[in-house]
Amino acid sequence: MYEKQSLDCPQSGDYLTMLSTKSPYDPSCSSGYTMTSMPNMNSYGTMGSMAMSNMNYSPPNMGGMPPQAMSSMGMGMHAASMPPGMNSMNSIASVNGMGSLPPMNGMSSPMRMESFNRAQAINRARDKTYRRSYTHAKPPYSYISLITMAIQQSPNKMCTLSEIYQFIMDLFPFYRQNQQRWQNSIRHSLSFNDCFVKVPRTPDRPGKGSYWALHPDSGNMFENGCYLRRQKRFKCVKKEMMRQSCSGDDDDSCKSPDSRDGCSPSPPPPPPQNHVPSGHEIPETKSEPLSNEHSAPTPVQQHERHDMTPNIRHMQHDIVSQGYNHPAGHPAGHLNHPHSFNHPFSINSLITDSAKMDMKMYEMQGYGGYNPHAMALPPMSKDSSHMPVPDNNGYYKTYAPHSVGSL
DNA sequence: GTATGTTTACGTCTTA
DNA sequence: TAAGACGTAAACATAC
Repeated sequence: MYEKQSLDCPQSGDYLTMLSTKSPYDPSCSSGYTMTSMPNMNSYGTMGSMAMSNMNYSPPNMGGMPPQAMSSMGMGMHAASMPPGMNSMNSIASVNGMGSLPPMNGMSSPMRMESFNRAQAINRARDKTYRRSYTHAKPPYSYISLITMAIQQSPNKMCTLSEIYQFIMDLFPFYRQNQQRWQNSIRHSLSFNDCFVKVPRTPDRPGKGSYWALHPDSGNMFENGCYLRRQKRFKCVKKEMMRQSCSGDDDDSCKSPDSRDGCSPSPPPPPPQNHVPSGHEIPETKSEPLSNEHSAPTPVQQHERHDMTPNIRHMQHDIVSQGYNHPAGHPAGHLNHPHSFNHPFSINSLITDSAKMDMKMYEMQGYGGYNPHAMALPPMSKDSSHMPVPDNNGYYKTYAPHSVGSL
């Protein structure tokens, strides 16, 4: 099974090929960037905003991605949508003057030079070894991240399965091939992960399949800053208990999830906040419209809310208002919410920062290939013995899932 | 018939 | 080393 997958597996280098190739759009990038001073590599959020905040480049073709999606995701440029040969890192460095950034925390000059030399060696190795099209490189995002992006970019924070498919394919050309394989994984992820909830269609919007939304409490799924491998899977505790209790009997309680209470991305579960059904499905009933004084609903949202159950509307309210209830009408209250979506590595940030960060991290950390955990590396240590050591090919030994590039 | 959704199983890799 | 996260395959059920 996996032998077959490895045949067309680009593993590492495809993204890096793109990164290490001179950009035709940025004539200033020929010399690349200097690593003589770098910000703390763990300050991803900071790095992202520092390095990318001034990026106004708009690629001529975003792979069919609607402008709305681009703006809502904060993606001025993304690797998968860049023209072949686009050197995002060099462009970023040039535009933002990366060379003058504050020194890396605790990193001595010899260490910086060592890193620089290592990076140079790696770049040379890359140039020699990898020249494949970026379209074959698997984006450094888990399916959960991709689904989250798709949902987040949608106006209603809800997507149908086909919309999720389309979003991913539009954004990442890699996923335009072997659709059966990854789409099965997408469906599996949606069903398996409690962080995704199924919202039934309203009668006035018939069609196939339900809408999928993010569980309102899933906002800090990526609080550890790793967009690819969460330290803790979001679990609805109550649902989990139901699964266990249902495994042995056919108790009625198994059939009617009634609250999202007990759902938490990480223990301990948060105190009850809303009353939204746990599990994937939200029952449909009629009730009064819900006013939302915090965010002016779009026509679509207004349409959606009409004829919507309290729970659905409540959930949608939560979702639209970034995944939680505003405390006492305080529009900015979510900034202090423990599950705030505005956490630097929250789902919001996943969308606004991750796409900016991924290429940069690969390049700057000198990883020789797709490394989904590059973003979750421990802080740089003063002790060089803790530094990753490249292998004989100049590549660092890092985790590269078997599935990388296997589609 | 096809798309969608659920569930199970298994492999790889990371982390505690 | 066990547990957990993730990816993949596959079987099956259901809805359109």
